[in-house]
Amino acid sequence: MLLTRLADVSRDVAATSARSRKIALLAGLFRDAEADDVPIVIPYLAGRLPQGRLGIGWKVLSSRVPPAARPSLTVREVDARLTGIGKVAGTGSQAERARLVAELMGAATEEEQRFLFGLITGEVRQGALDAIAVEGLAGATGAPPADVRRAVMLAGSLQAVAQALLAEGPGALERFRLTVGRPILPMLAHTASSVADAVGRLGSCAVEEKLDGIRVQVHRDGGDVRLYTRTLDEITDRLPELTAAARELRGERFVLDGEVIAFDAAGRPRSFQETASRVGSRVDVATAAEAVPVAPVFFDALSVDGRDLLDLPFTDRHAELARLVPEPMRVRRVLASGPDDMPRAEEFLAETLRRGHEGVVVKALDAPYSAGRRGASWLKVKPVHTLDLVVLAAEWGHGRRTGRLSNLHLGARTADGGFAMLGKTFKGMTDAMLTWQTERLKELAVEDSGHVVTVRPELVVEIAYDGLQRSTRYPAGVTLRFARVVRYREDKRPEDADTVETLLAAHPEVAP
DNA sequence: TTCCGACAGTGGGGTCGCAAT
DNA sequence: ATTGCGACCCCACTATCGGAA
Repeated sequence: MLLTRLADVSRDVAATSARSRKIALLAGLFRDAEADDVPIVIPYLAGRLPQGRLGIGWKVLSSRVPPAARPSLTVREVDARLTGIGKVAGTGSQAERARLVAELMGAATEEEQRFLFGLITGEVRQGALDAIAVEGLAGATGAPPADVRRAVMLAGSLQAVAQALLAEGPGALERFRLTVGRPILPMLAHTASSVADAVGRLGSCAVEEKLDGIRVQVHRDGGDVRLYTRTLDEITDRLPELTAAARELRGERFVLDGEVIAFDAAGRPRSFQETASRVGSRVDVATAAEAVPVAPVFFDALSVDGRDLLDLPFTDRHAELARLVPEPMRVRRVLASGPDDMPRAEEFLAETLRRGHEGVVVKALDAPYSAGRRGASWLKVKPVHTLDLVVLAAEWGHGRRTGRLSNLHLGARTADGGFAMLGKTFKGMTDAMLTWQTERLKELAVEDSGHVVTVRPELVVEIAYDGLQRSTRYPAGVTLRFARVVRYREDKRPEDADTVETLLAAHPEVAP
């Protein structure tokens, strides 16, 4: 396939907001693609390079090269050239790298140059990622969209399914079944505002503790155990304790879903940062494991003894889980069916928080496992804190926020009458708020670096956040986790804002 | 006709580990 | 030795489209 075709489609997809039109455009593209183009076309459409980092900076890219008059590049040739450039980057020959980039750009038409520039700088945004591509693929091959979607979830990869579909047609979908040893995309949860809200929406449900660790999918086939993260990266070698734990379980062949987390000597969960650091360590695993041992806590069974459990109701899957996994290695839970059980569910949340955990996940008992989807049958509930903070600065936004001040720098009052920055947020703003805050902050501006606009600290904003965490970046030694704007408080003056002192007092376990 | 589920976009902080300085 | 940066971890929220109700 020619690059010009891909560049044109990408431009047209970006230009329309109608999903149906995006799907039709992608279907047309896939009809013209060969199976061998797929490993390149799929990442390119998502704005990703299969090679990952290339070592090409803005400096190299922004030197203008006269475009070719006629398109000649194929996607496979582009991919091969970029692979070559990546190799040169590894040897550190900057001049050679620049020469190869110029050569590639010189072979590209103006439209193709634009596409390649966006691809390499990571700025391809066309409003179509995997979900739209799945629909397009279904349209191109005549396969039912639901079947393609399911195959992608079970394969854990759009690319593999696309390649098989284009090479063999819809019959190829048969091959994509849940297989022990091959990870599938995990089911995700929506957010509910309270336990009452969640139970009210779901009816008969389980209320389970939500642990603040790393999601893990455990596959065991006899003595062979493999561990995968939420994005299906294999982390088997990093967590020998989990491999050992999986071998201790009663079943010989299974796929379980759970969380890996580090506990302290008293059995309380360690901070997310400590668990993440441990799970992220790859070099000296033995030392890391000794310093911060981790344990698995399971909450679902996807396959047991060769039986695919995905379509069974949660009640049945949990029964299988309970058969295989002893209590301490299972998430704690209570059942609830309606208003009468609400006090028990509320008390369970309170107790879970006292035990140091994040919150609860409320799960419908009759729901199947919706791999790869943010199903409405899992609802997480976490306590939300709020603060009144002062806007210290704001950053110019990107994409659809270009020309508006978007990312706010947030400060709390300090004892000496100044402000300490606690973090940033771009979340929670409506378009109307973005417009309003851009005007208001421009009035308060004292300096514009082109990226950050510093303002007089006068505007008070109410911020919601999930908790405090340690920070080496910010002066108070802490930062807000998942900060988002609730509303502006024009009725408050900066001297009414919260102080670092009261914030630390509210989270004594994190205070430095 | 209205409602609501699913998506994409817009980025946040921390951590590890590699490459460049 | 430091610093910069990508790739993953965790993640909230709004706007929009289009099918469901």
